[in-house]
Amino acid sequence: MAQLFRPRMPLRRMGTRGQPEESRAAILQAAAQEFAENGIAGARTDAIANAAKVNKALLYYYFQDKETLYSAVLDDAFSGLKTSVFRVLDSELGPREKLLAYVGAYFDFVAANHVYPKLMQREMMRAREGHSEHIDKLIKNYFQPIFGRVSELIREGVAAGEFRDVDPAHFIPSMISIVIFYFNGALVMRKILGFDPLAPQRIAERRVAVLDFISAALFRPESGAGSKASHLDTKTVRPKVQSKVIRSISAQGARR
Amino acid sequence: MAQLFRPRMPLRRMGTRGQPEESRAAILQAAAQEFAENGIAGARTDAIANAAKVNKALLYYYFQDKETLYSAVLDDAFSGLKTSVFRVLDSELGPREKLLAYVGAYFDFVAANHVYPKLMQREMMRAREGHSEHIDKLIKNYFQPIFGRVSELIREGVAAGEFRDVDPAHFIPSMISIVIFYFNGALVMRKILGFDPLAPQRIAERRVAVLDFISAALFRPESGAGSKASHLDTKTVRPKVQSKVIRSISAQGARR
DNA sequence: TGTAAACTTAACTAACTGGTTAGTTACGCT
DNA sequence: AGCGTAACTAACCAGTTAGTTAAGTTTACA
Repeated sequence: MAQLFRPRMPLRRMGTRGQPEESRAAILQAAAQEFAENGIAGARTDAIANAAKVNKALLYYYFQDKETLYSAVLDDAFSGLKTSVFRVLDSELGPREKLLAYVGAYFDFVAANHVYPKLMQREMMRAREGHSEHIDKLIKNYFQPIFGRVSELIREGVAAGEFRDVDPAHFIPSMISIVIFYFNGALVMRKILGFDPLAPQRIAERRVAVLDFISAALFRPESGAGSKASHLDTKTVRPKVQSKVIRSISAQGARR
Repeated sequence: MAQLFRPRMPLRRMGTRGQPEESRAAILQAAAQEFAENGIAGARTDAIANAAKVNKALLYYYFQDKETLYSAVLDDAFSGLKTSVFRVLDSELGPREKLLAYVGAYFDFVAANHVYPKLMQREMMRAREGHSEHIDKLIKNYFQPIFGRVSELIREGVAAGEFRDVDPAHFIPSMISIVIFYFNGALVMRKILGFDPLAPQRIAERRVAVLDFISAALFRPESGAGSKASHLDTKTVRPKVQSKVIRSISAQGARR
C-alpha cells in the first residue's frame, strides 16, 4: 500500500530487506481490520498476513503471538483516541463548549477509524473474570483517565448550573454508546434504513443528531431570554461543529 | 436446572428418555450463554454440551450444525423481545407514555436477559456483505417491524407537538444503544466505576437514568405552567416507572 | 412384545489454524 | 571481498475442533 507512494525508489522486492516500519505498520493495520471484523477468535492469522501482503511468519517475527498482536492493535487504536480527545479536554473552554467539543472529537475519531468502535465493543464484551491482566492495562491507561476527566467536566457543568443534575457514571456510558453504536451496526442499519449510513453526508447528519441529542439531554435551558425552545441553543455551536464535520469527512476520504 | 422444579416426578436419569423439550431448551440456553460470551467463532460445542449437561452428539441430534444452533438461539432471543415490546406498542397510550413504556419494556427485557444485548451487538458487528441470507431473516422478522413501529410512534409524537423534531432514523439507534451498552460493558464498567453495575439497585438506578436521559432528549417542554425546568416533567412518570423497576428486578432475581 | 423416540458413550476423522523452522536475500560495515 | 545480521519466505507441524458414527440403553405406547 504505502510503498506505492514511493515512485522512483528501487521498488524493493518481497523476500528482501524492506522497510521494517512499513511492514510492521501494514501488519498492524491489517490485523486491526481483521480483529475488528471477526474478533480474536474469529480472526485468521493467514488472512492478516495476506491482507498485509506479508508472509505469515513475519507476524511472529514482530509479535510474540496472536494475543500480543491483538494487544498491540488495541494500544495503537486507544492511544490515538486518547491524544485526540485530550487535546480538547485540556483546552480552555466553558463546560458546554468543551463537552460538545469532546463529543465532536470523539465522533470524528470514530468516523475516521471505523475499526476503533468495533475493537472497543468487542473488548468490553470479552472482559471476563479470569484473563484480566490485559484489559486492566487498557482501563488504567485509557478508559480511566478519559472517564475521570469527563466526569470532572460534567460535575463542573452541573455545579455551574449549566448542566442538568446528571450522574456522570450513567451519563458518560450513554454518550459513548450513542457515538459508537451507529458505526458498529452500519451494515444492519443500511438494510433497515434503506440508505448507506456511512456515506459522508449521512455521517455529517449523524454528527448533528448526536450533538443535538446530547445537548438536549444535558444542557439546562439558559435562564433569561426566550425560554421556550431555549435548550435548542446548540445552534450557536452548530456552525463551528458543521465545518469540523466537513474537515473530518474529507480527511476520512483521503485516508482510504 | 428446570428439572429441579419437578419435585415428585420419577427424576429421570441421563441416558434415558427424558423430556425432549427440556433437553432442547437446556441446549439452547447453554448455547445462548456460550455464544453471547464468546461469539460463534469463539464458542466451543463441547462447552455448550457440558453446560447443558448433555452429550455433544445430542446437539447434532437437534440441530444441524453450529450455525443452525446459533440461528435458533437468536430467533429465541429476538422473538422474546418482540412480544415483550409489542405488548406496549399495541397499547392505548399517548406518545410520551407509550415511548417511555417502550423504553422501559426494552430495558426490563435486557435486564432480565443479559445474553440478549451481547448476541445483538455481536450479530450487528458480524453482518457482512457476503453471508447475509441469515441476518436478512432477523431484520425482516424482528428489527424492521419494531423499528417501523417505533418510528411511527415518534412521528406521531412530533406531529402532536409533544416531541422535539427528531429524525427517527437517528433517534432510535441512539435509544437502543443507551439501553444495551451498559449491560454489555458491565465488567469493564465495574472496574472503572468501582461498583457492580449489575447489582439490582444499580440496575434500578440505571433504568431511571436512561428514562430521564431519553425524556430530556425527546420531550418538548409542555407549553403553559412553569416553563423553567419543564422538561424535567419525567417526574410525573417516574413513580409508575419506579414501581415497574421493582417488579422487574424481583422478577429477575427469581429467574436466576 | 415390539417399535420407535430420546437419549449416552466414546472413539474417530477431516479440516483447519496457530505457530515453528530452516533457509534466503540484501544491506551495511570492515 | 566477505562477513554479520535484519528482514523476510516457503513449507511444514502439532494441536484443536466441528462434526460423525456405530453400538447400546431406557422409556412410552400400541
